[in-house]
Amino acid sequence: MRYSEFGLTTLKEVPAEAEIVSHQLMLRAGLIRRLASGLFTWMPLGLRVLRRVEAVVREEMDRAGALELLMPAVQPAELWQETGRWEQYGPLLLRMIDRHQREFCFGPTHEEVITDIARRELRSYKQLPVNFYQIQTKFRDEIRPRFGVMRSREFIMKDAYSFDIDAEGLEASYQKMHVAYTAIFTRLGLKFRIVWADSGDIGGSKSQEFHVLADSGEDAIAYSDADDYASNIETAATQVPDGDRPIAAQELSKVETPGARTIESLCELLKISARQTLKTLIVEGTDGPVALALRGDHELNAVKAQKIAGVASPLKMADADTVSKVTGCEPGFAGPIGLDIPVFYDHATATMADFICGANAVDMHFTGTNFGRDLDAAETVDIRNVVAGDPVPGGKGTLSIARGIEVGHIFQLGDKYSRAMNATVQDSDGNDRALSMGCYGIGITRIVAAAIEQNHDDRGIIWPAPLAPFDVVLVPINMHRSDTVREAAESLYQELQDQGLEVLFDDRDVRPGVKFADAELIGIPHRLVVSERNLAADELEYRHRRDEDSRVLKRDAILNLLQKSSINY
RNA sequence: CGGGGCGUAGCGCAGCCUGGUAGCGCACCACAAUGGGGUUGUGGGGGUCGGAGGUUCGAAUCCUCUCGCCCCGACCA
Repeated sequence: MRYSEFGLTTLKEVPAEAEIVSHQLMLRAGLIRRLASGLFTWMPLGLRVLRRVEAVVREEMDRAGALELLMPAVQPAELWQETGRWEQYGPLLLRMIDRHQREFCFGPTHEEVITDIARRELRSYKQLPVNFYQIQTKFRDEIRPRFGVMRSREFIMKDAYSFDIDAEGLEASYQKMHVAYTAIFTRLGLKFRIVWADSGDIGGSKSQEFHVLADSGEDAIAYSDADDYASNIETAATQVPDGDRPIAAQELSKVETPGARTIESLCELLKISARQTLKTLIVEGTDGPVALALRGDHELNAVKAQKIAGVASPLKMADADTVSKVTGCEPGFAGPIGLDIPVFYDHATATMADFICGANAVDMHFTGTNFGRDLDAAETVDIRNVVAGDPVPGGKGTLSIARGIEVGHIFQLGDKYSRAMNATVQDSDGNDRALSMGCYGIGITRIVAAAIEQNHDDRGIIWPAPLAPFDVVLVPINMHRSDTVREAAESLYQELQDQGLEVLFDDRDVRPGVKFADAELIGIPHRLVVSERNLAADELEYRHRRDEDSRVLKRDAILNLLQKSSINY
């Protein structure tokens, strides 16, 4: 591709809308342009990268025996009503009405459609196992699209759905995808981690996420420093702490704490550590409001809390009126003593003694609170986020916390959808059995952003070889004044292409500095500089995007170096 | 949706408080010089100041409404 014919415009300045580095670089390098909130056009350069991601995903899915198909992006409401998700999915689902007043949605995922296919096509266990996949545009009307294509509303996803006769079959299909996903992210040159996860709205039991590690990641991952345990913080379990509860040493006493509505201000006022406090959160329950009590320095984990019997799911904080009604005071001073609603205590409270908590009275807290004496010592539950240093659940060592970008997710759905939609096949005994399903997603568009988060420097993007929009950038110096350079560059351009390489030939009549800067911004792995001074000795200058300095090599040596088969780094 | 902020040339911004002929840098076009790290000079094109209504002799500026976007919280590939 000749640069002069490629229509690429790069930006020197950072657009104000871009906050994280991948978004900034994607805009600056001309990969994407924004149309509206959460909607992006993939420009020619960006599309090349996208196609390369898709190619790797396709190859590995095909290798794993999955069958590609393409389902409609628009789906009829009836299908979603069968599984109850038409109501459940809420405003995330973009709904529309056709000219006949029929309701449709723009698919955010395709369990219903594929299950409909399965129920029509699959009759016998002999047709199993089967795994269908597609690479397709999805739409989720996200509450807050942000970070460019990282969390956009429209995005491209590879989604796959496996069908088996029973749980063992599902487990095998699931493991195949586990292997395929590992191969995909490895090939893409990404540093990733596989973590245990919550299956969320999609439903099902076993579920793992593939996270690209990056500080800008939206998810927190807890991992062991001693074994291979890793989990999304949403599901990482905490344990009842070892040891007995210390004996009460202080008397219960009510103290004035004017304006101390937060743990932070309370600690500042009383000159204490948050570990010595107990916070009481009033949330909606299945049968009236309930309270959740945590150590002051701990964070509530909504995913865990909403699974507790009696707590409303999804978790919702009680409004101020409800808080006033149950505590008899304004929000900010709630405490378990004298509270007339169910209270769920976090495990970590099991070893707390002589702690400070709200007194259910404005500007008042209790100090020296103790279980057994001031409060009933209750059973504890797991409702907090793990923190660095917590013991590894069921494993060795302690947990560390890292941030990750979720690029893949595999689930064992079981028969949730097949039952709801009556998708059955006959087993070898002639009995109808609900299909055992798995579903497997990869965020194609998000991978591009994640790769940049992990591979860039202050000059721009550094593409891992399999993702690069071009393999080589050819930079002639003063080509428009030197026939020698022009001829050499043109013939090199042809030869490199003949070797099967994707070459970006920077034939613009601009100063070398401009070409270098653009080449580095758009992150092409291999750079060849053609100049009069090196040509005289039949030499060229070569530099990999990751190299500190360039090397001057004989022309033949470079052509040899850039064999299609050997440039995968 | 709640809270905060911003809409002025393709991009980044100033001007608004205190109303009086719409500016700067980058990018773009032309010419010249330069010619291995975003070079320099001269000239030029490009704006219904997000939109509507109001106040005023006069509105980018003040008022009301509205639309869009960004950031902080609850969602997910």
